[in-house]
Amino acid sequence: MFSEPKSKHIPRATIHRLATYVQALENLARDGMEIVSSNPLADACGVNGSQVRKDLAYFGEFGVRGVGYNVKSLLLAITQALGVDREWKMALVGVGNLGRAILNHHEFRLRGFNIIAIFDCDPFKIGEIMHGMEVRCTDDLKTHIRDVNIDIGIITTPPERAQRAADNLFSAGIYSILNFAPARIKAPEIAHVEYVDFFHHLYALAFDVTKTDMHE
Amino acid sequence: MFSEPKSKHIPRATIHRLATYVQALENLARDGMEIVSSNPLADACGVNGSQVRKDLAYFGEFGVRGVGYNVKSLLLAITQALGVDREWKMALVGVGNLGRAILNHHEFRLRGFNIIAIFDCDPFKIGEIMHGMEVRCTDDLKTHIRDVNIDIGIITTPPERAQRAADNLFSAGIYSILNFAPARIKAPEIAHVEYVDFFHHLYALAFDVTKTDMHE
DNA sequence: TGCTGTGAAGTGCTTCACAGCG
DNA sequence: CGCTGTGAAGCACTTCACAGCA
Repeated sequence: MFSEPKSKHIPRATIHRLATYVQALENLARDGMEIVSSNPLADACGVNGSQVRKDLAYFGEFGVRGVGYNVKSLLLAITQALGVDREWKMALVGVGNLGRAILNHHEFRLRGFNIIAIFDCDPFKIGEIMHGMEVRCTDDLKTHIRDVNIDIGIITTPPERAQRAADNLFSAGIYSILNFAPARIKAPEIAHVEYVDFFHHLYALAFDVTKTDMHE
Repeated sequence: MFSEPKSKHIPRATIHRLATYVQALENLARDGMEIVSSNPLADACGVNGSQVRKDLAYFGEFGVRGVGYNVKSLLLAITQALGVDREWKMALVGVGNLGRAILNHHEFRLRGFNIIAIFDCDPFKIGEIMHGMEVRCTDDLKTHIRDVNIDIGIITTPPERAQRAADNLFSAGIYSILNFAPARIKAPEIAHVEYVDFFHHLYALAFDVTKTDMHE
C-alpha cells in the first residue's frame, strides 16, 4: 500500500548502543585519547567491532581507513545523529521520593535535559516550592504549560496513577514520555514511551541467580 | 567442543517480558479477573498473543485449551519460574540522591528485595544512620558482609566510582549487580550485571522526537 | 599494512498457522 | 467452538569476511 520513507530503518538496539558509545567516548576523551578504532571501542561497550562500524554506518562515514575514529569528532557526530546536541524542556509528574531524586540529579541539566515544570495530584504537595518551582496540580497541566514548549514528560507517580498522568501529558500535546512507574501505558500511535522499570531488572537478576544456582 | 545443558535456551527478551506479564496479571487480579487468554494479556503488555504463549511454553503448560489462563495460578507460575517468590538480600553502594530514593522506595521491600547494608566512600557519610543502618566504608564491604549472604549489589555511585564499587562487590563474592551508574562495568564471566541508565532512554526519546520532527 | 565500510552469511527472535484438546 | 501449545516460516539483527582506501 504505502511504505515508510525507509531510506534506512535504524534498529532500536542501535539507538540504545549509540548512547553507550557516547559514554565510552566521553571517558576516552577525558583520558586524553584522540583516536580510537572500532574494536577497543566495542570492547569498552561490551559489543562486537563490526557492530560498532555497522551502527555508525547508518549515519555516515566517520572513520579513517587504516587509522580509526577521532574521538572528539565521533562524539560530536553521534550526539548530532541522536539529536541530543541541544536543550530539552521537560515536565515531571509525581514528586515522590524518585521524582525528588531526579530533580536533584544535576546531571540531567548538565546534559541539556531541563525540568522546567513539576506536577502532583496530592493536595498537600500542590503549592510547595521545589527547586525554585511551584508544584502544580496535574489536572491543570495543560493550562500551566500552554506557553512553553515541553519536549518530554517524565512520569514518577505510583503505578495506579501513571495512566492518568500520561493522559494529562497527551492532552497537553506532549507525546514523548519517560515512564518510571511500573505500569504499561496506553498511548496514541504517535507517542513515544520509554520505560524505566527497576523491577524488570531485579527480576532478570533474580532469574540469573536462580538459574546459576541450579547448575552447581 | 561442549555445549550448554541447553535443554532450552531462554531468550533474555522473554525474561524481561515475563516481568511485564507479572505487572499486567497483578492488575487483572486486583480487578477481580479470574481468567485471561493470551491475546488480551498480550494487548495489555504491548506484544503479540503468540509471543505470550511461546514465552510461557519455555516453562511449562499453564493454560487450559479453549479457556485461557487462571490469573492467580499463572502469576504464581511466572514468579516461581523467575525465582522471585522468595526474599532477597541486597547491599547498596553509594548513598547520594538516587541511593536514598531507593532506600525510601518501600516497594522494594514489599516485593521481597531487602536492602540490608549500605556503603559509601565519602568520609562525611560514613557512620551516618539511614533507615536504621549505619553507612559503612565501601572498602570494608567484604568485611562487613562476611556473615550475611548478600544476593544482589546495587550501585548508585557516580560513574567514575562505579567500577571500584563493582570490584568491591566482586571481591565480597557478590556477582549479581544492578548498576544505576551511567558507566559500563568490567566484570568476570560469572557475574550478572543489569544496567539502569536514564540517559539511554532520554537519548532514545530525543532521537525519536528529532526523527519525527524531520518528517513533518 | 591496518582499519574502515559493507554485502553476504549466520543466528535468533517473532509471527504465523494450525493441530490438539477441553 | 475457542484457545492453547508448537513446528515451520518469516524477519531482523548480528557477525563474518573482505574489498577499498589512507
